[in-house]
Amino acid sequence: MTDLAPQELRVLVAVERERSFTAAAAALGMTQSAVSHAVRAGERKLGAVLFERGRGGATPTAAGTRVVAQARQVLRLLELMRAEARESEPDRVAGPVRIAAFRSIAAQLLPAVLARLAERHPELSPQVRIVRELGRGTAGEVADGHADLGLATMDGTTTRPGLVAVPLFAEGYALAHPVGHPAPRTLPLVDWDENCGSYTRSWWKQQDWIPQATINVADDTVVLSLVAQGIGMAIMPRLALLGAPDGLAVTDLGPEPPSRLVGYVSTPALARTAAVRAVIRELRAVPLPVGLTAARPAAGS
Amino acid sequence: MTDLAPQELRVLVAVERERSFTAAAAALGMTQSAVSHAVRAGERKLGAVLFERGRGGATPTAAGTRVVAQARQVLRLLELMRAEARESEPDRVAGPVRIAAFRSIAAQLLPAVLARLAERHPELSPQVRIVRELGRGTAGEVADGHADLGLATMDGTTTRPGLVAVPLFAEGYALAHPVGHPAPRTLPLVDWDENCGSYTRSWWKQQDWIPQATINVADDTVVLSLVAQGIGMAIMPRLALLGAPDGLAVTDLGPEPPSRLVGYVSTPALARTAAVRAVIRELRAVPLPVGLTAARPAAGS
DNA sequence: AGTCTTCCATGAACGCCGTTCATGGAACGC
DNA sequence: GCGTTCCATGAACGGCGTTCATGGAAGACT
Repeated sequence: MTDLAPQELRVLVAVERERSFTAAAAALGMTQSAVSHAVRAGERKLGAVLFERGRGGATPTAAGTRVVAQARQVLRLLELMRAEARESEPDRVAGPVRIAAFRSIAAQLLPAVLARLAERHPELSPQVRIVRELGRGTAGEVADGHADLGLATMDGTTTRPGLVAVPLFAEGYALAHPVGHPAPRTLPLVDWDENCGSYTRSWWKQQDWIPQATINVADDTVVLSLVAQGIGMAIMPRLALLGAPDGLAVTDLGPEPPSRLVGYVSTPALARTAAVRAVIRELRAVPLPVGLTAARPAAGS
Repeated sequence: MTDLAPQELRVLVAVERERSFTAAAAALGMTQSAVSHAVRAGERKLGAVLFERGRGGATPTAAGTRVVAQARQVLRLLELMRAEARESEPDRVAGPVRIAAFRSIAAQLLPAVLARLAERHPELSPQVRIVRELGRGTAGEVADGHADLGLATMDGTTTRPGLVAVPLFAEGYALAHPVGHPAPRTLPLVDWDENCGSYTRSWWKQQDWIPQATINVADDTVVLSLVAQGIGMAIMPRLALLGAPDGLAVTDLGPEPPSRLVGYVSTPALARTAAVRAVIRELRAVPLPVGLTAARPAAGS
């Protein structure tokens, strides 16, 4: 293991302070030999000489000085951790019908859904929460009890136990690049963290023109701002490209572009409530924006 | 010994993330039993219950959440220590720098900052994470060890221990409403969750024309979509209104509109690294978008 | 109610690693 | 040359993290 243990950090700090293995050992209640071993182990783990040894004791190298500064910070944080563990604080929760959605579908589909809900169910109080569709995503929000219903992407292979997942739509991907650029595919890639589902990665691996990402950005609107300003190109789902900033152009990705399935996620119990059923009803009934098509019912999940 | 070893810290972080001993074990390549032992050892050492165990897995306690945040920071510092040990040029601006920002500043200011960074420090690899500026916001990301630098709103009264907070800009608010509406102030209010800082609430209470919110929305771009489609009006910070959708108009809020301070947040240790210093330098140097003005240096926080 | 599955808990065994003990090499002073 | 002080190194030992095996609790399903 390459991490230094807290005791090893203490040894380094003491040697730097005392300028002597022997004195450090005495200060720590250890033997000189143990200190020598510990320093050696630290140097091996970090791959650098931390102290110059001499007749007069030990002098920290430049690297040793920097490492010891960090070591002091770590030890202080470990101290704070003990203090934090002993404090106690309360918690909280609440909400009528809580919807978790990723940004582009919230911006492009949800307004129409909310309008219909307000018209048909004026006493319903929807709360919308935007979540990045990465890792646990909106399904995680539902699983964690933060949302009653999640609008999620689904790749048809991973079904989370205890949750209901129903695909509703399909959404394709396109290339975003600066307007008028003669060869957008030569630009650096501005990569978006949510481009990591199985539905994009397999297609991605077959494209030899896609360079290594130079900038990683977590938010799709920031990706689009960067692209519109000429920083690079990006491969994005179509909903995210609606209402894109000036300076940004969109082109197709060829005859078989990647696409992703989008649907809703809830728990069996919550999916039976009137509020959640009303939201689902409107999701099925609402006119779809450009970029979304109704998913085939035989998708089988 | 009462200090948690790095591997024990990793176990705590993984359990908090996965909400399951079994899943954390799989993620770390360990057995569930080892995870159980490690969590138990950690709890014993710290003298607190860090996770509530249940049928559905493990939920962090309040103390557990705080401890895990510190654990992430420790692990990050140990990582930096390895880098510092090998670095022959400690002031070289290279490697990852993790920036947390709220959406509108990320979209409107960060592209220019990232462009300058790419030009001056091509070996720097910025990672941007969008976080809602609500509750703990971007400062929470820094405190939790998820980010090296946060672009945050600051109200000048709450200083978080262990963090450095420096105001840089001031941002005013405006009224957003559907284009051509004869009396926008009579529309229902589409409230935005982030409109709850002390800098807006005191002004808010003096405005007798603002109705009770009928829709609460978490994401500002969704608020703007709803407003553009005639659902209601909204009171929003000016950066959020840049690049707004068609159908949306912006009017002033009178002679003394509310405004908020925006600046950077980091930890003392991270703020000294070359990468973070480079980002801060560019934040100060970059031309400001409409809606942002440089904050007065005598703001005193 | 009974059975199965999934969750975390616990004890014994084992191997790794930090520390001590013993010893040695190098440099310096007398 | 001898003594002292410095850090280095190897063997032995005990503590500790991890695995294996097993068990209890809770929930779902029949």
